[in-house]
Amino acid sequence: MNEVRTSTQARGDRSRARLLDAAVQAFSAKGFHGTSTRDIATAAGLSPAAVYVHHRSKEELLHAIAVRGHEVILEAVTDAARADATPAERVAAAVRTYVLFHARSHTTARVINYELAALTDEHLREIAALRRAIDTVMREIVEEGVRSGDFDTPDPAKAATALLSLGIDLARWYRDDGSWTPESLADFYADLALRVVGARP
Amino acid sequence: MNEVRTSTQARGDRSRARLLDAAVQAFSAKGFHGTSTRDIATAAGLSPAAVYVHHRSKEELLHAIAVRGHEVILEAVTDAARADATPAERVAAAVRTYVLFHARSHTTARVINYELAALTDEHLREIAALRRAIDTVMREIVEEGVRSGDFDTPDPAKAATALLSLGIDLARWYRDDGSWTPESLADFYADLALRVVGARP
DNA sequence: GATCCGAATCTAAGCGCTCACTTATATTGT
DNA sequence: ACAATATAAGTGAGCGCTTAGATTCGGATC
Repeated sequence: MNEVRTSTQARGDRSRARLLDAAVQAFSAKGFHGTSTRDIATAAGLSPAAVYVHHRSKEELLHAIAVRGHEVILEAVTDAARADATPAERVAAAVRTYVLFHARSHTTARVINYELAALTDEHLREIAALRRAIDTVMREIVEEGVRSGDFDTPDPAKAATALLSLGIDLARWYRDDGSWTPESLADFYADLALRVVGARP
Repeated sequence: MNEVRTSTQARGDRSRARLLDAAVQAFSAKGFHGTSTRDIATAAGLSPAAVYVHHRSKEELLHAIAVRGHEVILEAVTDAARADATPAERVAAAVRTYVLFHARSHTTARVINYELAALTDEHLREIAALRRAIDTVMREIVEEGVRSGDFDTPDPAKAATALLSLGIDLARWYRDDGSWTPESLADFYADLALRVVGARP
């Protein structure tokens, strides 16, 4: 275990990060199969072979992006849904956080929601587990609100799916040059979430 | 103009249709760039060259699929939203129809919502116009409901976007082997649409 | 009713090109 | 000396698409 980072190694770290960034941009714009490893290397300012100094394969780049992205979302939503608040506050906070991520990081979000079919079976199972954990957080907030009488919906599981669905689809249609800001969308969707779950006024 | 269809020509029609069907399945499962023209031909039971007897290019297959799909949706939603009903009935009918299409035809829906980046600029503009028409139908129902006092939402345009968003994202997560039927989802989402637009009880 | 023609369908073979990835080597900083 | 970073120059495989020709079939001609 060598914990010392030399300047040469630091350069390697930066290259590795630039390759990941370039892969996110390219996968988002052209899709995994529409992107060549040369595209990624060129965008990162490196030769085609440099990709394989830092990453085992093109698929491993996608896997690294997907793991990181889902972990960030799971942590953010879990934090937002902390239990020391009313069900209405919890569902509004979780949706607000989820929407903010998908609008602000729509490039990453596009990749981690729409390119998963290119993962190996094993990597896909790993990501599916993370996604199930995110689903569970949202569903349990809604179910608890229904149990406590704060919410009124005929199908908590479908309601939770709809809330996540709205956030994910943001990544498809959101544009930085549009007139809707991430914050204005977060406000609107947080209010909308309370309507969806039938929060008592 | 020869209107007579010989049996030879009828065979050609069937081959053309089988190629389109095979392209929908393959594009949906592996994406446009992840699908080879050989994949499509083989699935249609033809040689690789047969693709080019019936279609100019792989991109033209995608274009044909996208035009047909969007026209079907636009017509279905327009019909469902006929003006001789209350705003609540109209929005519920439009959402019901939209949801039914995206659940029942989720394979086609996946292609026409997630593979559009592979279209040429000209074809993309054509599809964008069809999509804008669909958006307009939904937005005008919501806006009219707000004007008449039947609906209460702080932002009709965002509400309409959210309703379409829910339907589109169905194509991403819906599975035929799941326990939710297209009809049960249409029921749930139609009710949910009334909550989203703040329909008065 | 046999024969040929023209039009359409379909394929075998293969073209030039790009793909993901490898290898052998050079460069760099400690 | 050494270990890490980076590249030049490939590799075989697969890509979209073309070409030249075989096959099929209905209708016109004798």
